[in-house]
Amino acid sequence: MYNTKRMAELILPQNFYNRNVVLVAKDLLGMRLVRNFDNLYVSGIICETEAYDGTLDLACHARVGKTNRTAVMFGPAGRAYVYFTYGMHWCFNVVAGEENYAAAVLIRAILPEKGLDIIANRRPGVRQNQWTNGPAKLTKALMIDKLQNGVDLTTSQSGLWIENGIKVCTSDISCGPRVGIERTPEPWRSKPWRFWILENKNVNSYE
DNA sequence: TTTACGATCTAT
DNA sequence: TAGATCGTAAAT
Repeated sequence: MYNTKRMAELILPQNFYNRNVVLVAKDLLGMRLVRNFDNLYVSGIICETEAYDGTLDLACHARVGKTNRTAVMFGPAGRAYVYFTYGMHWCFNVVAGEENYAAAVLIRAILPEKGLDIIANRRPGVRQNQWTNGPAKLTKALMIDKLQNGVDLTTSQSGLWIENGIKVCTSDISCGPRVGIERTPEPWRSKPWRFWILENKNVNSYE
């Protein structure tokens, strides 16, 4: 199903990530997030993202500067920034922009493609359309946690990467304010830096 | 050392 | 609508 050579052609290169984080967030829609562990593959199409733009963005974790937690965001683009929150959840981001500029894209939802049986085991008692429609749900389905913090997403060696997926028309993309940042002051609170794929004939969105 | 809170999810 | 549950950063 996956051969190494074909895989290498599909994997997004570092220069995809080494751009303005808002553009990266929008362009990640339709791309395929792939997890490989124990010789098994789980993948899904990215259908919702959010951009967090550097130390000046008061909604971004990097607003506190470089700490153990935020260090990965200050590193090179194309790495995974995985953080723990609310005492029980892991969230997955991709680092974007120049080194020393702390920006990242939170992956908020994917549409499962491969490894449905594996996801089903990871999300017992949950309806299929609720498997991966939230940032902490998809990390659970794909077995992403602190071990993946800092890994290189531009190579299959890491067991976690993003590859070219489906084409998404601009007219099928919507945007709006980011979620869960009610205490963040303006103008950051209202920046329309959340992107998602509208329901359309190419992608079956969640109910 | 202590405190306050969080880029969430689930059941009620 | 509230409770779960603990790492992180700042205050004490």
